[in-house]
Amino acid sequence: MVVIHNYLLMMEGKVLYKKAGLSESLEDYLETILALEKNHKVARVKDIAEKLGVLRGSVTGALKNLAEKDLINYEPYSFITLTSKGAVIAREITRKHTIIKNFLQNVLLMDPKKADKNACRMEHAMDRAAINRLVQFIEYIQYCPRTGDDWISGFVNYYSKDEHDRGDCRQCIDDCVSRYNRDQD
Amino acid sequence: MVVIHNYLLMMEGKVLYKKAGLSESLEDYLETILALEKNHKVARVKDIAEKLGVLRGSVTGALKNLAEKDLINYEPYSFITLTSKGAVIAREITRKHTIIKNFLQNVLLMDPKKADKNACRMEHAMDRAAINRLVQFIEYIQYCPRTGDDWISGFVNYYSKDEHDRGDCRQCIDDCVSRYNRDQD
DNA sequence: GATTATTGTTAGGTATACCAAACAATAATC
DNA sequence: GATTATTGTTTGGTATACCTAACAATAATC
Repeated sequence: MVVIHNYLLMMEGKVLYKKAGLSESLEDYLETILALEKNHKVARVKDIAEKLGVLRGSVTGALKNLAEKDLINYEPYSFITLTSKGAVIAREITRKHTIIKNFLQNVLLMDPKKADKNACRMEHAMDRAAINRLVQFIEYIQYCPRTGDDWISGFVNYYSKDEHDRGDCRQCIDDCVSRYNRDQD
Repeated sequence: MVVIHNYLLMMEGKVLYKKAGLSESLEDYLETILALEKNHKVARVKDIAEKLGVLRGSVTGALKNLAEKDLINYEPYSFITLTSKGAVIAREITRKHTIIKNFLQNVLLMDPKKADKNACRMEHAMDRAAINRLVQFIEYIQYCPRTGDDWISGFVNYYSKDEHDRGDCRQCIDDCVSRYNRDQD
């Protein structure tokens, strides 16, 4: 009998295949370890705890879990590094974080701190398809001569002014066209 | 001594103030109950369980929790409705879901199912500031004569073609300008 | 209205993820 | 190199959020 479970695919009590990926919590640990490796060559329990806002005891537990999954190299009282498998995941999450933060900060024009906090949570919620599409969308804004950076700047003007005072579209379009003509030379 | 906790602000062991909002799980229950109320006037344990992919027993537990927080009207074996407090939260989450799905589907042009699944998770990750800014951004695309629906359509052309065959920008800009001139009459 | 089916609840158990506080190992300082 | 930090680990406990499976209440059918 094959039972489809929320998390596992089982047959006669044996786990055949783990469906779900890592928990948000473990993803955060990997991301943090990667960041610490970059700054200090190696990650320490104390620094991980501080970055994640948990106590050192909680970190030890999480590290054992990650080591069991072969995502980090961990021996008690020793330094912590990512395995190649762990590094792949850590980089993927970091990439998501960077892309989302970039979108929130430079396209939606949110303030950097709020952008970062939202990105922290959103990075676990968006799958690869969504992230990749977001990357392409940001590229499209940059690439398309009808948009680009000055179009994004116009967004401030749009949302900060009232409905009946949103600037001169005629002027804006003319500027856009002349800029395009100039860039084609 | 005042201890700042992840979830609670405590003084001498007493909870002064609950910082965090609802868990993602409880938010999902509220959202589901609202949807069922709309379709069937009332929500039933069985339907909630089906929609959320959990067993009926799990639902009963969650309902007790929500009732304690005064977010639903719940008596054993009776029908379930949202309190006004619960309805406010449920509508807020549903609004987030709708906005995010709309963005993923109609701006990033993801397929509807994937858009919905991502929205399901993202709705818990984005705060009000981020959602509101996203709404304004979508409005801006619609409002600005340099963008609008035909600009979004151009996105398909951008991401589905290779780098050296991305259509005629000159033609596209000219069309954009004439459309603007026509609409001004 | 008794029987059967469906729906809802309860009880006991698992896994995650944290905390607090005692304890152990390593590092720093005298 | 003994003493004193600092850092890391362990233990026991809490809360969430599920599960399974037995049981109870309500609804549907004969």
